[in-house]
Amino acid sequence: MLETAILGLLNSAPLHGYELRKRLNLLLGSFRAFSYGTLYPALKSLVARGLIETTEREAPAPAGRASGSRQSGAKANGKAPLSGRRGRIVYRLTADGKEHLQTVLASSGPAAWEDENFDVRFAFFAQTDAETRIRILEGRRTRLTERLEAVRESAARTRERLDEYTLELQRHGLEQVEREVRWLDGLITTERDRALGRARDHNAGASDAPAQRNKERG
Amino acid sequence: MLETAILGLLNSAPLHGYELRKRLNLLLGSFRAFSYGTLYPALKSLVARGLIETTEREAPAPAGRASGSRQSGAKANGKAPLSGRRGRIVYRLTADGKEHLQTVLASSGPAAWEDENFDVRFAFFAQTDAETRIRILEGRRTRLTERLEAVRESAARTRERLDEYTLELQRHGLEQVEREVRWLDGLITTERDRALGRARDHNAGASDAPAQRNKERG
DNA sequence: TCACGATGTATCGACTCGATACGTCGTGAC
DNA sequence: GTCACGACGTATCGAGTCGATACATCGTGA
Repeated sequence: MLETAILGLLNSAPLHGYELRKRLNLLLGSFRAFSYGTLYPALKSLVARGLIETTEREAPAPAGRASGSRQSGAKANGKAPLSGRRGRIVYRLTADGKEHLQTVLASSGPAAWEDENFDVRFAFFAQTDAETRIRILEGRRTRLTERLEAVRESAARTRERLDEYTLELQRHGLEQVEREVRWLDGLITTERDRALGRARDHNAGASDAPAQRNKERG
Repeated sequence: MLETAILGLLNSAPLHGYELRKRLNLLLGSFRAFSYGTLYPALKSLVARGLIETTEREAPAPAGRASGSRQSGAKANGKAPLSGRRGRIVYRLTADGKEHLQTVLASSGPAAWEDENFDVRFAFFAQTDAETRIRILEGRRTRLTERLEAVRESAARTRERLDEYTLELQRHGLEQVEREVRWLDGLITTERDRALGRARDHNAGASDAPAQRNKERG
C-alpha cells in the first residue's frame, strides 16, 4: 500500500511529490511503479488525516520577478536534484504520522504478507524489528505454499485438457513461485542466524552491527 | 486484456460466466485472477458491441415448480459442471467476434508484449501462427532487457544510499527478470527449431505434428 | 530565439479487485 | 425431516491504480 511507503520514505527526510515518486519507484524497483494519479490523491488524503503536513519551503523566486539567475547554489554541485527550483510542496511527517507508521511497521497480520503489501513492507524492514520481520517472512512463505498447493491440485484435475503453451505458462508460473519460496527460506535463515548472533552478543557484550549478510560469499 | 481472453476461450466452446471465470483463472494460473467485477462488465460490453451473444439454453426448470428432482441427467456423470442447473447465461462468439479475435491474435505490436497483455497472448499461442509467436516473444524479450538496463543504471547511481533490505529486494527483482529473459530465450529457440522442422517437413513431406518440445528431455 | 527535455503539480477515464448481495441446489449432520 | 452449509450462478459497488494528459517553469543547445 502506497500510504505506508510514503510514510516510510518521509520518515527519513521531508520530500516533495516528484522526488517522492522517483524514490518510490527506485525503492520498489522492478516490482511496481506508482503513478502521479495514485501519488497525489494519497498525499492529499494523508494531509487531510493529519499524518503528514506541507512545509512551503523553497519559496517561488521571491521578489526578483522574472530575472534569470537563481539565488541559491542550485546547480553548484550538479548532483542534488533538490536544488532551488520553484514553489515545490514539501511534505513532512507529523507526530501522528510517526506514530501511525510505527504501528503499521510493528504489525504482522495477513495484510502484511499479501501480494500487494509484502514488497512495501519488505522495503522498510530496516525500520522493522527482528521478530516482526521473521513473522512476515514466514507468513508470506505459508501464503505462497498454499497457493502453490491450490494451483498444483487444480492443474492435476485438468491437465490433459490444456494445450502445450498453457501448460508451459503454468509450469513457468509455478517455478517462479517456487523460487520465491526458496528466496524466503534463505531470508528466514539469515534472520534466524542474526537473532542468534544478537543473543550471543548480548551475553558476550560485543558489537551490535547487524549489517553483514551470512550468505554474501557463497 | 480480459476481452481477448474471453474471446479466446469462447472460440473453443460456448460458456457461461461462472465457468468462464474458472477456466480463465486456470488458464492464467498463478499470474492473475480476474474477478466477477471485471468479468461481467466485460461480457456486457462485448455483447453490446456484437462480438458475443447470449444463448439462453438450459431453461430454468420449466413448469415443474419447486419439485426437487432435476429432470436432466444432472449428476449422472459427476464430472461435468455443465449439468442442467438453472437459467444460466451461455455466451457464444458471433461472426464479428471470431473475426475480431483472429485480428487480435494475428497482431504483434507493442501492445502484445507489455506486462498486462503478454500472458494472455501467450496462453493462446496455440491459436497464433508461428511468425507472430516469434515476433511477440522477441518483443517481450527486448522489453524486459530494456527495463533491466534502466533499473541497473538507476541503481548504480544510487547504490550506496540504500539499506541492505532494499538492495536485496532490487537484487531479487533483477534476478526474476533475468530468469524471465532466459525463459524467453528457450522458447524462442524452440520456436525457431520448429520453424526449421516445418520447412524440412515441407520439403520431405513428413508429419505436421508440432507438439513435441525439443528440451523436454534435458 | 526557440524547441526540447527535465522538473513539478494535478486530474481524468478506464480497468481491476475484493467484498458483498441475492438466489438455487445438493449433501450431510442431527 | 429439516436445516445449515457449501457449491453454483449472476450481478454491483467502492476503492485503488495506471497511463495519458494538461499546464507551468527552467536550463540547454541548435
